[in-house]
Amino acid sequence: MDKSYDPTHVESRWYRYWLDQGYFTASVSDKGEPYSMVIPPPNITGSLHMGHALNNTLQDILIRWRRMQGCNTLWVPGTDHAGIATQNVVEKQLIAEGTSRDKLGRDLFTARVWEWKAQSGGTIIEQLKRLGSSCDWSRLRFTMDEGLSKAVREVFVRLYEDGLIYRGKRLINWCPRCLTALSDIEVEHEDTTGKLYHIQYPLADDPSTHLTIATTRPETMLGDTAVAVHPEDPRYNRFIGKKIKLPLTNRQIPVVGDAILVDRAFGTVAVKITPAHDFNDFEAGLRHNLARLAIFDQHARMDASGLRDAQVEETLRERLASQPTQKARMLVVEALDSRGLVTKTEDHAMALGKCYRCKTVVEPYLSPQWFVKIQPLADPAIKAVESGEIRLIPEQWTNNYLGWMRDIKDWCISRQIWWGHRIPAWYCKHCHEGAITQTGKTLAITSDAKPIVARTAPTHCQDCGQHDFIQDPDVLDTWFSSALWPFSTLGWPDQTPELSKYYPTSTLVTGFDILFFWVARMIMMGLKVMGQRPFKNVYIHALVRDAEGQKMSKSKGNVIDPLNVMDKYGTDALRFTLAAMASPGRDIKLSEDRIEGYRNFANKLWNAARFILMNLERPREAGPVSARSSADRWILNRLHRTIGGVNASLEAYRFDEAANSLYHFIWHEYCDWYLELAKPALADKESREASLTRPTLVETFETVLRLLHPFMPFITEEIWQSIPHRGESIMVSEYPTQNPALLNDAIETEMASVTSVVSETRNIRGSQGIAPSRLLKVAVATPTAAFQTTLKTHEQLISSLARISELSIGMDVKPYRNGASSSIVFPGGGVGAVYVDLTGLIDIEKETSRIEKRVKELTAQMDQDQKKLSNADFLAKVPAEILQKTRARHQECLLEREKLSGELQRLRETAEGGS
RNA sequence: GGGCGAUUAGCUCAGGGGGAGAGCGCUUGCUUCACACGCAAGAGGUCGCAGGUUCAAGACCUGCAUCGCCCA
Repeated sequence: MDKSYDPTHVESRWYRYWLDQGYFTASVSDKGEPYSMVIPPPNITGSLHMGHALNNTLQDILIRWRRMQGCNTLWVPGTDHAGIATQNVVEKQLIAEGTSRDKLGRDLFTARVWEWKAQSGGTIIEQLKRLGSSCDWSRLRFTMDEGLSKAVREVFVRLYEDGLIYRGKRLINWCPRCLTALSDIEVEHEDTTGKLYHIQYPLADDPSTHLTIATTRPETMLGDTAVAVHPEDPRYNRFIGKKIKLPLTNRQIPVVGDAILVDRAFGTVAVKITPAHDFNDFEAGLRHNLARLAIFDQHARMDASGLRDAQVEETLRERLASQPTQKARMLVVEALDSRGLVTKTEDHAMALGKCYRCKTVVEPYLSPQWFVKIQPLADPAIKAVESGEIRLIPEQWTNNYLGWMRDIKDWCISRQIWWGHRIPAWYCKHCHEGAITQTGKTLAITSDAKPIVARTAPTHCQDCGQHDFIQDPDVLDTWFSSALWPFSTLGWPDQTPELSKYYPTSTLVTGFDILFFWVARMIMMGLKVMGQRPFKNVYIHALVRDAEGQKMSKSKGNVIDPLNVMDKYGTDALRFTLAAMASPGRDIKLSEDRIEGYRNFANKLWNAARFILMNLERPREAGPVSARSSADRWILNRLHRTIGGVNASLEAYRFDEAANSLYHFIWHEYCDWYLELAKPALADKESREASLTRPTLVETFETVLRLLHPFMPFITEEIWQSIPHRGESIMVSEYPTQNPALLNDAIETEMASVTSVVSETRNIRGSQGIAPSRLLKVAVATPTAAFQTTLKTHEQLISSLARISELSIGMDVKPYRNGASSSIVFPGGGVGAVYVDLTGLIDIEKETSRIEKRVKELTAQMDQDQKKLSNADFLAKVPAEILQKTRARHQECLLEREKLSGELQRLRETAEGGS
């Protein structure tokens, strides 16, 4: 074995082996409790980032753990087609080639996207393999696979038939760059400073009287169809029912009273209403039965025919036509200003909605769209979480989820793009002659057209008997198909064996950023379509940020690329880092230092293996545990406490706890203490002690490798294969379970007395600056005969670990005249001391200050306890256990301080006498 | 504006009523026969602030401050 661990070749070799052996492949006929997960499908345009790395590491830990426990495990991988994102990527390519989506037309374009997918869509899958993910790759799914598309059509038709999907002309969020509708949650709100314009609207029958409105979007005033005032505002409610002469137009609009729209605390008293370009105004328009005048086109530019319909003054109309929003705003303000109608312009904090895919400012846009009527789906989804049928972990997300669900709005599911599941709705051309228009390659169908929704294209029109149909041009929101993922990937709508075996899935592991996009919708769809929750537990992890807490982004240049990290430090180090840092409810601030630390951990493990292998060349003689050495029984006890802890932590999704206890056990208990304790016995390879020690040495190590395997799959397999083991791969070996018979309090006490003698001796050595090569003469005073016996049993070990040449142990040993001393609190057994002979070496000043520091600590502790013990309330109310503990501690401190005071006195005498 | 979270060692974070913890960093000493990606020892903390509950508060309650996120 090399002196340090090099993951480079190890990882790919074992991964291939696991694949070849078929360990990842699930079978419905396998024994064991089913344990299933579906991967949150990364989109095909993506490449692996730290979020994926975290997400998949946690899933792989769970699935490897359950697999080793003997569960029938299935982890379904796959990708999603990411409609808008993918279309954008391919469109960019086309533009670079001098062509465009429109020039190609729909069929050629989608063919082109499939081609792109075949070439580049698999990148992220290969990268997930690099992470060690033990997905069942034979079941790789893609949201646009035939089977999944069938599921999408089936669900769409069912929901339509149940009256839960409808088509209508509504105000929706529109991205003028992607040229498609977005759902509410696909809009990101960004705080900015805009301008608030105060504009005077004159009354029609009394132009000298004005109502002043305030708006951040003055250009939309051309589409105003009313002005609202508060009906209870005594100064202005008298205008209700009067007309306004809308500036810059030839229209008159009414003044209405609206208590919802008008916030009396806010700036002005009157509010303009533009139902076609603002969500609140749209609602107000419904309340007051107002006309909707759309004055923008799909590119968010001023629309000539819209301006005409809005009766905008002709000269202005010509200048405005086809102008983008910003320019239009300037022109409108200019025109108003020239008429003295702008009374005030002030800075104003506001939130701007942007497209989550391309960051373009979205526009509320009036257009015919498809919607899911969400309330009937949300109600059971709320109940499922409230009742605990579905558990969100950490629990704090529950409120977030419920809050959103209770206030949910209908879901706009149609997208005006070409890449995605085309909506299974057709229109009879004969019946809808006027309703269907084709401009260039863009097909539009008015909202009053009657769709025929069906699983397959209709053959004849039920109304007119004709055969000529046109399919709805829209595709579905990608999240519509993702919402079906837990059952569509298992073969639904067919009743497959997989579906009955693995649905509902056991756990979903995902980031909080898609709680609403994905998790909430899967719950709704699972309950509706399957009649059963899609998963039992949802583990929600945080975001991975950079060391400064900034979100990683390419533009900031602070991205830590997991692939680079894996190259540099190894996959196991990355995985362990992510697991160790996955504390619930807190973002992960990832720094390379941390990863390096866990790379070192892997190396530590590697070198422990080297040491063990070096010591296995001779026979092993396994006796019953009771006949093993104290060190052996101690480490077995520690091992089984760790096993219990790791399993409990994993049950509770505390990956951080589990990782930390493994780290602590391996490094600070097994390596730091146990291997050192074992060395004397192993020193003589031919000795009986050596052959008796080897079984514990290697069995403990083999067990902890299995315990660690889900976290660090590669190095554990590599080492496991080279030490004595049973079975063909660690990943299909048995996960350790705690054996309570090996837990041993007495051995903990015993070893604690040994290690504290060693530590105190080392402490004195360190503070006196004595080289480790120099052996010491040491005496240990024990408080009881029992501890005297214990320590005498371990004389050899103590001498070896503390580098002592001469050790005496007894209840009445005395300090050395030119020596140092340290008190020792024996667990449950009183106070003793370690005396080190420092003749010719002692630095009295250092020794004095070391002891004085300890005396100070003791005094502080004693003061605290004394205060409690002299408090009548404390004595009366405190539990007996605590009282006893406090008294014991106080007594120990007292004894220890007495000893140290004597020691200080002695040091002073030595100093006087010696100088 | 509503909600959630954070505030503990220089940094990153655990802990959640009874003696302040870890990792990294720092200091000192070490070619101790697995490991310098190491070993040993050590320094370092009015647990954001102010009240309250309690025999006992870093932890529970109330308020405030600062930072972050989500929603309007």
